[in-house]
Amino acid sequence: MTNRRENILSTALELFANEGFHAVSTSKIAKQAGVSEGLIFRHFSNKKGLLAAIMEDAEIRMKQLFAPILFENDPQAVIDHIIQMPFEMDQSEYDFWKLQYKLKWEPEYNNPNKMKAVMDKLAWAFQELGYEQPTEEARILTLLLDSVAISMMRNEIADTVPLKTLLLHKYKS
Amino acid sequence: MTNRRENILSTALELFANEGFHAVSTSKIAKQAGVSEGLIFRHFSNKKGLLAAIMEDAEIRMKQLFAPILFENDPQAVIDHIIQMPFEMDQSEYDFWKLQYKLKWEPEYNNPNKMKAVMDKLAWAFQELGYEQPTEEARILTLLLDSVAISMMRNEIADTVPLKTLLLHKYKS
Amino acid sequence: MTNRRENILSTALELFANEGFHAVSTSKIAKQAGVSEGLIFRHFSNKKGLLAAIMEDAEIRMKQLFAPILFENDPQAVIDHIIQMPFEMDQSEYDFWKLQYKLKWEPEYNNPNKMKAVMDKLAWAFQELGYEQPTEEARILTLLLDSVAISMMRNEIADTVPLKTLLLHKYKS
Amino acid sequence: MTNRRENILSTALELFANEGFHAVSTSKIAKQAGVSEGLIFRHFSNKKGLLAAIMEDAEIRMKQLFAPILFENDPQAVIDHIIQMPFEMDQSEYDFWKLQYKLKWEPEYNNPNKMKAVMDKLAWAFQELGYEQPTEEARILTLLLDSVAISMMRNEIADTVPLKTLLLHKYKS
DNA sequence: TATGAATGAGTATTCATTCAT
DNA sequence: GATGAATGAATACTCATTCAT
Repeated sequence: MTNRRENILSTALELFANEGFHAVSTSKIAKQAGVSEGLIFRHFSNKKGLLAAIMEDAEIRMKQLFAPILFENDPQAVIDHIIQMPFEMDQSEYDFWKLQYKLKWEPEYNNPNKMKAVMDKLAWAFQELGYEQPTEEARILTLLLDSVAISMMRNEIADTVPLKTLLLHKYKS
Repeated sequence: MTNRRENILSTALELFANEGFHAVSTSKIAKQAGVSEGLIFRHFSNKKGLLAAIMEDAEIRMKQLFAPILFENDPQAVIDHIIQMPFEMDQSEYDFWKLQYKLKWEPEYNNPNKMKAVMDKLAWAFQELGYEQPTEEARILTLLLDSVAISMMRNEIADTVPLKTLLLHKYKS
Repeated sequence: MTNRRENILSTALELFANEGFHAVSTSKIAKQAGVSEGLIFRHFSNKKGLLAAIMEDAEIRMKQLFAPILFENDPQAVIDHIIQMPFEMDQSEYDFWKLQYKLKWEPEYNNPNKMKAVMDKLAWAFQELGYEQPTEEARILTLLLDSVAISMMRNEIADTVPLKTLLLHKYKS
Repeated sequence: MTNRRENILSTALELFANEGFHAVSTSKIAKQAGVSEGLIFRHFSNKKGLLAAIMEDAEIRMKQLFAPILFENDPQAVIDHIIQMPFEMDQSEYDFWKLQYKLKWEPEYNNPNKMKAVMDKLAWAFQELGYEQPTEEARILTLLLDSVAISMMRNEIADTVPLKTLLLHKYKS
């Protein structure tokens, strides 16, 4: 129980992700994090501030995750790498991603431009590979992979291997 | 203000869809519906009961929407029809769909089997058309179309026509 | 316990007057009034709203109290009447007056113009009686009587009769 | 920021005087004084202790202010001097006086005997000058001057000169 | 059916105070 | 002497729900 701030942060991430921001009380977070309720407000000034802090951390994490793709020079590798991402998602990251996807429903937190760089890179890859409508192809693939990720986190896909194989196959030039 | 029950239902649908179940108070629903707060509880006994009533109506609506597909005998027509669905979604139906998609995050309300019949039909269509992995193809298409619908409701897609055209083209045999 | 609204109002008046607005919690008011805390907010929307309601009632009361003076046509009678006011204050009205005087310290509630009509009437009376500086005389008398009233409410004046007699004597023409 | 104790003391005086003891938090005092909140409690152990320290300083100050009057041997000079006091009050002393007058509403801090010596001296002066009811005259004058001081601090008196002149004139033998 | 007054448990937040450093 | 992290009780206020009418 050394770093209480981190403690609050990770507990809140877990609860917000699984039960929703409005459904979780600060009292519940405090109890589960093993700290006093007041401490949440000392560190984050209010409940929204707590969420904001989580999202700031998330932004950094996201950039790290997508950096390799942005630096990739082989177009096919870009596509393959992106396709593999949801399938390589570790269960320990589920809460992180759940929250990201859930918050897309709140206009305040949904920033579609966040993924612009990745979309552009993907469009470039499709263009390089001679696809006729690279922008639309990029959009379709990212939309699909979002759905795949979400579905996986909900354990709706019993066996993910054939899905991944099929997708890689479909986008193999 | 003839049918107050319907009034409550549609107001609640709008608010739940746009602000979330937990973020909306029964008092707000009552005020916006122009009825007394007590009436909500007379009609639906619970806040959850109100949501349940909305979801029951939704289930019926969903069945109506997908019925034509289930009765379609031409496999290509099945696929085309399904692809067109998100693009033909009327703005007046957004709240309905938003709520459906949002509630998929609450295990209590997420029933993946709800779409089983449609998935099966789609898999059948792909098989008929000679696709090698019809089940996976069906899954991929439905996942993609979910994402498309959600993205459209969030107004994230400026021009939907090329997307629709490309999709129809991709699944044209 | 018929009219709970009045109940809250009079309890709050008593507590605000004797302990101060900020020093009294809504929970204390509720307990002492024998109602649920929530009811305070249903009726007055917030703590300040409760105070505002008290002050609205007070404004009406004040107008009633000073009406006879404003309608008096005999200048000497005006002065005598005003002088007698603090001495005729009933103990049951102490809370009312305490609150009025205490709130004069909060710029938000201190409206010096509230007494303008009375001041003007008093100045007129002094003028009629040939006083050389009627405005200043009016000011001095009202200031003095405020102090007298406050002092009486604090039980700082053992025997009020000689004070009253002396004042009436001083202002007898 | 040499003497932090004095710093806290003067900041608290300002805030207590203008916003009220209960309306000001120790956190606000600490922030405005530029010290840590803990330091307040190291120096004064309590919020009430802080107020007590302020009041102790005030007592000394009061004695200094009224000392010249108590040592005055000319009765008319005593009266004139007292009358002039509120008019000579410096704006830098307003907070000091505001707090004194506000706290008179809290029985815990209101000690009417504090002014006994001055009242006695004033009664003596009136007696010397042949007034018939010196005790009541003393009371009336002090009450009036309290009111004048308070009114001035609230900036309710546009031009104080005629008031002062009239008062001095009234009490000139 | 419909209202509106009423409640008690709960919510986010603030507060005075403590304590290890 | 001084800080800043930490607390637990309290605060103003909201919520879903009940009930008499």
